[in-house]
Amino acid sequence: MRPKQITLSDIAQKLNVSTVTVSKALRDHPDISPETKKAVKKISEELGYSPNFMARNLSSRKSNMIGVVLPKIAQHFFSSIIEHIYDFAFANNYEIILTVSQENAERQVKHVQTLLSMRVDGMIISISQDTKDLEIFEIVKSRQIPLVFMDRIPDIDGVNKVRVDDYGGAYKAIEHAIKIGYKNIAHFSGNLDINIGRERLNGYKAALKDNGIKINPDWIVKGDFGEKSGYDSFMKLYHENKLPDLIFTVTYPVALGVYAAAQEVGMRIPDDIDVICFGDAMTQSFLSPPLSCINQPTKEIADNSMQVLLDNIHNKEDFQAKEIVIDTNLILRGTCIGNLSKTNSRKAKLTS
Amino acid sequence: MRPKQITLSDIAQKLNVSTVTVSKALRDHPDISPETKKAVKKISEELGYSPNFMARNLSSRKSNMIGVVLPKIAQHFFSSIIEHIYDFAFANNYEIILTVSQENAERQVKHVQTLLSMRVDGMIISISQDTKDLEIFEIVKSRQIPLVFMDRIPDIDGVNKVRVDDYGGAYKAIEHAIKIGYKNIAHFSGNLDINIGRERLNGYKAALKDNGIKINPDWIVKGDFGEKSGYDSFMKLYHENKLPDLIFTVTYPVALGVYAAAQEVGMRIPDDIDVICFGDAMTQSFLSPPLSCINQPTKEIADNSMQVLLDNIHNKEDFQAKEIVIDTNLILRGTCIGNLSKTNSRKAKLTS
DNA sequence: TTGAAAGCGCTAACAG
DNA sequence: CTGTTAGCGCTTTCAA
Repeated sequence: MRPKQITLSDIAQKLNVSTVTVSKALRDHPDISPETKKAVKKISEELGYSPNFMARNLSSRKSNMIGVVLPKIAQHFFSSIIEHIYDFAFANNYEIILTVSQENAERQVKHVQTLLSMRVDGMIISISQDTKDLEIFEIVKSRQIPLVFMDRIPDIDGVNKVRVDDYGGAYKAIEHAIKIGYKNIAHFSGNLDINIGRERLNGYKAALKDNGIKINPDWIVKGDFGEKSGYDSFMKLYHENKLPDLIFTVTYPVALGVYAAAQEVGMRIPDDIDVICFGDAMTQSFLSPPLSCINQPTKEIADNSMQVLLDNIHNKEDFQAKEIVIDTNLILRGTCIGNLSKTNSRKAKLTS
Repeated sequence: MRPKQITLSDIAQKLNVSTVTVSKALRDHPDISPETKKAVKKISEELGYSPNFMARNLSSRKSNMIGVVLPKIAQHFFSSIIEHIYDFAFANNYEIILTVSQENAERQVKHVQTLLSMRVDGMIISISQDTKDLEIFEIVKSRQIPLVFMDRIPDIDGVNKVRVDDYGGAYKAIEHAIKIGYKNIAHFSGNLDINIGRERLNGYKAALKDNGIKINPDWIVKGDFGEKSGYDSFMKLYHENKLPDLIFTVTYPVALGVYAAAQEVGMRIPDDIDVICFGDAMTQSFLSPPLSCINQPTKEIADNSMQVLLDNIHNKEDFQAKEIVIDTNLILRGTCIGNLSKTNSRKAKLTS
């Protein structure tokens, strides 16, 4: 048998006080005199008391837990986000219940249900790329559980949203590319059902248009947000002999796929084909050449999400849903930095 | 106010049955007739009932939760492990409570205490690199909470352990390196207080010794398991002008640090200096050149850890603590594959 | 096949 | 400052 757990009343008995006194003493309730507190704490230490959160949460009707639903975790963007979320939660005495949908909408639904059953005080969600049905989120909303959508955000009103300026970031990158001389720019665009896919594509289009460059539909290659998608998209254009001079990818993993494909077919980056991506937040890029990108500040995203959520939790009655848009900035490293002459020479070679 | 949560008795009232009946019906207890079950389920759907885990766990005295403590998560090895743990848990109807110590022993202690308070059914732990005090783990053990140490394992008897063959893996790698002609092999060794640091170093030493190569203390550089350590160690040897021909790093991040340092000082891998590392499990290496490594099969590690833990949970009375050692294999990619002649030419250049 | 009684361990509200 | 009473929502006997 599992050894009997020490409870409040065990401590109470030892001291000939009531369980209430012990309960309060342990939580540093001002009701209790310092001496009693000291005595209680001493005994509870000795006995190795460990409060039962289940019981505590049940009777206090709050859980001090925050549920998080992410689509993936073995990926720098999300694992970095989650580390910062943990840091924030830890500093504020909240527990994080992390669930991972693995980009699977059904699983996502189950996870949210579980979090509801756990009676988490709030949720932070980044939706899976195949999310179609939003009913479960409406349920969360109707239960009045504070909710923050982060980065990948569905079309729902009246909930908190924290994201980066996807449109502006994409626009900025393409504008830069044009400035250094690129005209033939493709976009590997990811899933357009998701805001980040849509907005980044829009930013790309707008930047081209505003600079008088015609949009070539062949160069907008739809896929998803993963490595394989980058690889496949590259190979598609390669075999159709339609490769552009520069590829702008919707995420960092997609760019990794491009690197792999380029290597496989013996094309060098950035000499034979150039790349820039949205996302990534590593201080150091270990790719060769180091990949330039539109940076997503993961700490800011995580901190803002947590802050809004906690504000919402502590101030439920009259809380106005917030939308926070975080600025991105272009980080130029070893790609997309103006080696156009080489690119042109490749094209000359190819077409000759 | 938070809207009143639907409870068992709400459903019971609607149907004019007792809460017990509802409770049993919802859990498909054989006591209940099919018709009643159907009716109960129908109503509970309609009402949007969501069982309160707190209450359920409290009264049933089990939580269906497994606590996991990892040192880091924004790192491929751990994030991959955790994804597999989630998969396994999901398939077995367990919830995972993940905590991250950020390589901080104090935080680790707090996390374990929290997991105890949550009354998790079992724990999987990979210890932080600065772990000194093992008391908290002894407490878990004494409470008879099933426990699996994974990968990074402290010296405690009578608990489950799942790890790869660190010694054998290191030995295999060094033996290979010697076979292709290397004699000057350094080891960036990480923290020796932790089993993986110690064992990998031992494997390195043994392989050298068995092949008649003298161990050069200058070439055993202690550090930790992170990128910065790899960078610093490289720079130390570089400035002392003591770089070897090949560096064997204790982890993948340490190798990343080496890549960065080498790039910074303008040395090319593998021509000027060669590298191989322990760990990594990515199907595709995006480094250039692709890094060869001793592979740690994360899925096997995760699955074995979970399986042992569940066995232990379900069979608490007479469970013998298990130690599972998983084989590694050498994955050769673009480094450490026999380009010794070039290395020698570098040395010639350097010393001339 | 169903239900009444009891209790999991804790805290909130109030009274002393 | 301390304690009594009641109950959080559920499950586990055990009796009907």
